[in-house]
Amino acid sequence: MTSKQFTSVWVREPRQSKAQGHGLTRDQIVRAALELLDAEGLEALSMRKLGARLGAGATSLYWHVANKDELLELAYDEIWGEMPVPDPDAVGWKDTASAYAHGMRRTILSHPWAAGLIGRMPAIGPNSLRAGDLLRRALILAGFRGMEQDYAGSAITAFVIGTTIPEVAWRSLSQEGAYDAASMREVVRKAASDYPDFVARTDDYEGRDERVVREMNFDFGLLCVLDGLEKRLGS
Amino acid sequence: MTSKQFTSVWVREPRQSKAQGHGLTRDQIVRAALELLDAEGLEALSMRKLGARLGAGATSLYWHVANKDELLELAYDEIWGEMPVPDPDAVGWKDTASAYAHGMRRTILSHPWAAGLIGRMPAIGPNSLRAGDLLRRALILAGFRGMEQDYAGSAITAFVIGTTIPEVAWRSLSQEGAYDAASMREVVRKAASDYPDFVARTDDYEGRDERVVREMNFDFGLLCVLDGLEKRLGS
DNA sequence: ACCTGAACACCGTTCAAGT
DNA sequence: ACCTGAACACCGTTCAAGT
Repeated sequence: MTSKQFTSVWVREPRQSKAQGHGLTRDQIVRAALELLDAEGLEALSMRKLGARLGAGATSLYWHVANKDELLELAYDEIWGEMPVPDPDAVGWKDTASAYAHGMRRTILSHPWAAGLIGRMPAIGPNSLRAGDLLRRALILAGFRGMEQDYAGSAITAFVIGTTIPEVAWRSLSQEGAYDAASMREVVRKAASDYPDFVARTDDYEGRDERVVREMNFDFGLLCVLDGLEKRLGS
Repeated sequence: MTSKQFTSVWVREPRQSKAQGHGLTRDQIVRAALELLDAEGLEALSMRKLGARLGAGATSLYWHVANKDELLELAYDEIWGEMPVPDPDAVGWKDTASAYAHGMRRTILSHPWAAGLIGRMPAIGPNSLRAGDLLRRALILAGFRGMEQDYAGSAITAFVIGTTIPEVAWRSLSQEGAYDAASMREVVRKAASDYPDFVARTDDYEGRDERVVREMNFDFGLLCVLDGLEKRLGS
């Protein structure tokens, strides 16, 4: 049991910044990292590349952030600043939860690299906490208390990330010219030739607008989760 | 649009094996990879380490598998052979879906490295397809048709992976001595000091058996999803 | 206070060469 | 048919040294 001390950027004091005009800033580094992540994805982010982008050596970054993971923690929290902020008391718990779910999906789709970070690091940055607090208030308004409050929030969040992670993965493969969509379908068809029902279901997507289908898929599932939650309130 | 041809192990003929006593086999490589993955996790698997484990050079593996991703595809499909196989006609659609969900969670918890692969590669190996077919049959039995059949399956699967991915992540951090559980709680408490409700909820976990809580969390959410699906059948 | 370059211990993959 | 070693183009991180 040689358990290491757990740590996070959010509990360490950042290095004193003298805010001089020249030189690097932690903010600057995080912004550049976000640009690189949005443009090229999670795997493309390396300390060397990031340093080069900032006109500095890779190792210069280590004075401002402890390591790559902490840098990712900072970048990861940043995107949750884009979440919507409805007023639960005004729109009700269901619409608030729905706005939360849709906002979460939209945020991940806008920053696909974030999908690879979910769960890998605790979401305890200021923006993540604010978003989580909104959901919590909605569920309290609904009437959930104690453990059930957590379970309800977990169900909603789980549905969103469980839907969105594969969605992002599929997009990154099939879209943006990485792979030919037709050849992907062909591969699936060939591999699943023993399951004609599955292939038939796959063929049914041909010609449909994928974005619309994904949207309907999301709405359908979210409705199920929220209806199921509502039913539990009654009992 | 320089779209590459998409491919997968499951549509390539494996190399001829003469089944001589000596030398490497693809099966052997996959088995050794599974051992390494189960023992040390996804990040610990390198072609060099795997080669060494088999008493061969890292580059010898490349005659049997095209690359590391294809090797992971093979290993990933292997674990879905552990899924339960209830008879939908005997136990009904809801129990089948429930067994599917619990089996999926159990499989991922048994092979935590699999969590990092979900969505990263299409699940079109024989075991994955068989498992998917079971869920499909259950949903047809329930009465779902066409697109709704896909949406329903997606909702269930999304809930499972969305619940289990963070669960695995938390385990890998807090368990097995990697990090001290108390210090993790302390970090969360400190980072979230602006949200007393959140901290209070966290404190509520102290002293409880984590496995039991996780189980209840899962059952609660699954019930919601299934109830929500049932409701949609009525309309 | 901040940045640098060299160095360490790794990666996946290609490929000509061996048996 | 199968395996090898050298080589290429990368990684994250440490650390003594500079200014």
